[in-house]
Amino acid sequence: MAFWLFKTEPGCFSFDDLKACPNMTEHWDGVRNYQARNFLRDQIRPGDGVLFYHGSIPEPAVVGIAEVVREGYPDFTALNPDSEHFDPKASPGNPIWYMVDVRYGEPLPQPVCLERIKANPLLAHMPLVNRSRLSIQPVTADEWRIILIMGGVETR
DNA sequence: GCCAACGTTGGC
DNA sequence: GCCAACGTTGGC
Repeated sequence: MAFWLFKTEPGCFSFDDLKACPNMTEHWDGVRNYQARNFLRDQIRPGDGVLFYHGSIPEPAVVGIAEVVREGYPDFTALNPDSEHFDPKASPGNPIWYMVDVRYGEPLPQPVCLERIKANPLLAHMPLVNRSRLSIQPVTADEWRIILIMGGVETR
């Protein structure tokens, strides 16, 4: 089991949006970055833990946790000319882009804002700190535990 | 709006 | 394959 951080803009797809559709599938489309794609296609597995991060807002923060429920499969929006995520280079035989499905877990009692993450030396190696552009990021087991503690989650 | 840190493109 | 120029993302 591995851990990840998924970034979203809450105005586009928020943690509450995920909660509102607990059985929703095919909702995490539109990732168009090769490094993130490789994680989605090759490494992210059902059961993996996800830190749900809201960015591009006044106070960016990890707001909750979710769980991967379906491994990477082709992001069909890349094949749809009407989609804003359409990629003319993608084809059924070579989908290029991938997506996974995640299920709502629980909100952090206290969201962990980026400011606090940057202030914690134990989290200095998270890509979030200085590679903020990467939309799907690996998280170590230690980082996962620390952020849950900072967020007020009772850990066993 | 600025800028850091990439990612992509295209000439060679 | 290299690299300059340009584009994008996202925090501030």
